[in-house]
Amino acid sequence: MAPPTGALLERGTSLKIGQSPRTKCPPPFLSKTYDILEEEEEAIANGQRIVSWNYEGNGFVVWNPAEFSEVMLPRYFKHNNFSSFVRQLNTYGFKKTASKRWEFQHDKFRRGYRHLLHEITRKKCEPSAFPAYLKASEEHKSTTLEGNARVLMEENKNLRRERLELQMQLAHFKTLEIKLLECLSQCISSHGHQRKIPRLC
Amino acid sequence: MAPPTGALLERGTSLKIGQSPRTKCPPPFLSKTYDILEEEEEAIANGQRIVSWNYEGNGFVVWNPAEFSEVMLPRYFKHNNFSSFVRQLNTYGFKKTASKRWEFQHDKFRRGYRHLLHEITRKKCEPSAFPAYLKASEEHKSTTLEGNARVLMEENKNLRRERLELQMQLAHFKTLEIKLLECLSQCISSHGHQRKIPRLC
DNA sequence: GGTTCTAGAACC
DNA sequence: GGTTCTAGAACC
Repeated sequence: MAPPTGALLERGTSLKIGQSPRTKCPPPFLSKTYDILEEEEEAIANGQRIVSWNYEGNGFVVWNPAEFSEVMLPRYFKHNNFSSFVRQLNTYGFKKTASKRWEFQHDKFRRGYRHLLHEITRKKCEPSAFPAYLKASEEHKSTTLEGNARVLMEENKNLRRERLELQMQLAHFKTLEIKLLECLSQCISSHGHQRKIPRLC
Repeated sequence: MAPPTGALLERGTSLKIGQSPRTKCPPPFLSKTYDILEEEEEAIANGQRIVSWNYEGNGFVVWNPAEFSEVMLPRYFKHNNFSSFVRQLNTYGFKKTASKRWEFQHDKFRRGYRHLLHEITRKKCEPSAFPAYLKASEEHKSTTLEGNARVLMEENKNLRRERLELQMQLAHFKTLEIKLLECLSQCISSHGHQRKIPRLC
């Protein structure tokens, strides 16, 4: 992919380290990594390269991790630890794309497309409503965790059934009571009051 | 801690790389790491050290990770990747014990105590019956996962209460029915059959 | 069992 | 949000 026409100008207007971010700017890690590659462009000519954009410009390669860690990292970050750098790349969703080289790629990390950096976000805060431990449990719902819930739901269903049955029986007895009372009422009214009839309620 | 008296002899009898393991021997990773330290002892004198036992002899320090990765690792392992080496150390339960140095320790990894190596085991196969995702869910039971169960249990409790209430009402109506029937029976028997009395059931 | 890539979690 | 230490998981 060819860089846009403003690519050369863009380098001049790139955020420098320590510059206060007046506008919405990408995470420092991304800007700094981009800076490293832009500024290494010149250094490549007169020596063996430490780090550079890959051929396609859609990723980069750390050709010399040792040199990169000792020289480049402390210049841009607060450490000289290559694995910390890799950890950050993973946090932002970069993928290692070659088995024999330290080559990393991200869809939005391309030579000449600094403005795409702000579209790169940390992977951490993605499934906030559905974190990893829930994913894991989701997979095992049917086995362990939902076992209890399943028992409870079963019990629940049975209780509802019992309730319905009881309500139906109750309705039956209420109807029956009405009929009995009617019946009794007729019986009594047609023969007058009887001392032998007990109190009902 | 001073090494045992047999320490010097022990080095001579240590397992060499490629030697066939006739007896139960420690994992290759541990033997090789131990070898590296033993054999580096001599190299330390005539140059800056790359890796060595720590002062106490209860751990070791990789003084120069870059040199260590490029020179030592390929000599003993099938890679030159420092993070792979560290991953193995963690697998076997080593801890990084200094914040500014690549110093690692393990209770059973001590200068002069090669025979302790076979007591070091992989951490991997420990909680097979209770893996991490269950641990995680365990910690969050009370918040999310048991939330559903809590709702179900609450519903359950209410259903039981309703059931009891319905059963009591039902018992009341059954008693009432008996009394009404008795009453009606007396009423009828004392006056003979009446055509006006409707069917009850 | 070893190597690689990535992520979790604690701490800063 | 960055840095560090450690672990999970896939692949070899």
